[in-house]
Amino acid sequence: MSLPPAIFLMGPTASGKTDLAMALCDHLPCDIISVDSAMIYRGMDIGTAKPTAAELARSPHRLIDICDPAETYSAADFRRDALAAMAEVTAAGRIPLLVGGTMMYFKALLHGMSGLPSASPAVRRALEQEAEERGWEALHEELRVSDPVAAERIHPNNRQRLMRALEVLRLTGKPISEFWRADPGDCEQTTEVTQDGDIEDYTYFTRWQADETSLLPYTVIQIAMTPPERRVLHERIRLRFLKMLEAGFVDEVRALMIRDDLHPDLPSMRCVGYRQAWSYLSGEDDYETFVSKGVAATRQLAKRQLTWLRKWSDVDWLDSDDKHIAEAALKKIRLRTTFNFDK
RNA sequence: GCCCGGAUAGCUCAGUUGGUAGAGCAGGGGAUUGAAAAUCCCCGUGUCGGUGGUUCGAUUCCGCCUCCGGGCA
Repeated sequence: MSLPPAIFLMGPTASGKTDLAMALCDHLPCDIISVDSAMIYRGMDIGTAKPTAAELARSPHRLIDICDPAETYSAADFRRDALAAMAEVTAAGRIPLLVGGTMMYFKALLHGMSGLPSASPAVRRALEQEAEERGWEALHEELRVSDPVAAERIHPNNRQRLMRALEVLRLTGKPISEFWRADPGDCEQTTEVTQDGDIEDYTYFTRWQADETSLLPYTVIQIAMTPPERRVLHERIRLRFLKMLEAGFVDEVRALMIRDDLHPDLPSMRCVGYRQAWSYLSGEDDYETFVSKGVAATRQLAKRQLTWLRKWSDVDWLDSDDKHIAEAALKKIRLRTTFNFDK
């Protein structure tokens, strides 16, 4: 009994994922599920390069416009929502096509997430307060005492991850590193990933912890796309940012700023482009600075996405510049599955 | 034409009381378990504008030249 198919289409920003996904839908019985931490927000259309209304009418995307910009959303929320969407698509006899560039979401979906508690604003506030009084170094030291493994892996300057580790510690009384070890996704990659002396123990532990519900019950075909040359990607990024400006990106952000419940520290307003536009509109940067910072931030995002992708296993690569990329993608997909695509 | 500033990393600049130089940004590499388009870590050899001179030694001092600012004619 084989698992139903699912297709992942991954790539850095501005690599052409949306166009390819829509082309694939013309040839395969696919329904698109967006894997994008910015497109989830309503009212953030131009700056996230969200498909247009016309494109969405032709090829509906799930998990787009599911949050208000004042809300927060997490990788765990995504995994839950994506699994539900995939089940719906599969039940209708179609193939889920997961398209996006939020690699943490892809990872959460593929490998599952440990049973960690979700974020607690109260605990985070308390930790911020303590950091204020005792300093961040003291908090890292506290982590070192109760969870040396996590303290080793989380740099003292990385306040966000440090805070999360302490949050889990306070909420559950357990070190966060224990949850990392229980990641069933590491089970099969143990020999590749670990370099220390605990390989045997580590393998045993993860197998023992492996939970049916954490595994992804699909036969996944993974495709990544990017222009082979970085400078080509950089040029695509620059041109697209200029197009966003022409399309009224600044007005889009201005409309969000008018709301009194949004502020620059929200995940939505920290998105690439929005953060820089906010600085420009509040007078901190001139227009030229805003544009160059916005383009640079997009390039940096693409670089981080490629860092994830470079070490990704079981992925087929496509060249964004290939004129026949859709054919190339179809060929790879057919090679990878026995699913009968004929209707 | 004359006078005064500049000219140093892709960009903006610091610096060397003469012993061939370093920050920020950009860029590159990496990490990544409920904020992830987030957050964080690591990476700096470049005719110190050109050319003569002084000197053991010049990017640094002096002369001339080129270019860019500003001022005076």
